[in-house]
Amino acid sequence: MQYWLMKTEPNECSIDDFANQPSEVIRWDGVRNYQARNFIRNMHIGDEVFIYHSSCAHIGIAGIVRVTRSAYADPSQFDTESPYFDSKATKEKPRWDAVDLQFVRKFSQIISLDKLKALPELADNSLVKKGSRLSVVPFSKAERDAVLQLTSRQ
DNA sequence: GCCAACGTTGGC
DNA sequence: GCCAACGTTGGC
Repeated sequence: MQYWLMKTEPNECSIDDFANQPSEVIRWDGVRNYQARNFIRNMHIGDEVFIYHSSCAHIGIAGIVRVTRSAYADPSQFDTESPYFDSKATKEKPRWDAVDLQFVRKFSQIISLDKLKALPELADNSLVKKGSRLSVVPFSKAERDAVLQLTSRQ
């Protein structure tokens, strides 16, 4: 079991999009950063993923989803209509990968970025490192557990 | 392979 | 909307 965090702008895709259709899977596509893509390729079915809301009123971790399908070629890279279209990607040599995710849990309150920054266990996590723009962040079990501790107190 | 220019991210 | 930090692009 591995643990991750994925960033999203909630007006694009939020924890509610998962919570409103808990039996459905949602394709997580559009990641266009090589380091983030490489993390996606390391995801396995069953891995837990924190959903992080960025660039919005309430920044922080909103809930948990899990991986239901491991990495496969992101179809949007071939779609000329998509904002994620990549003219350099071919079916033979795809550049970008997607995973499928399914709802697990929505936190009763967002765990704010301030609270995450205050967690000593997260001091080395790239989420809270200044200037980090990684949209897919690996979490150790200790880091994940420290976050969950906050939810039990809220 | 360098690096300036440019585009994007994301908190504030 | 601002802007710092970072990643990517492309000329040389």
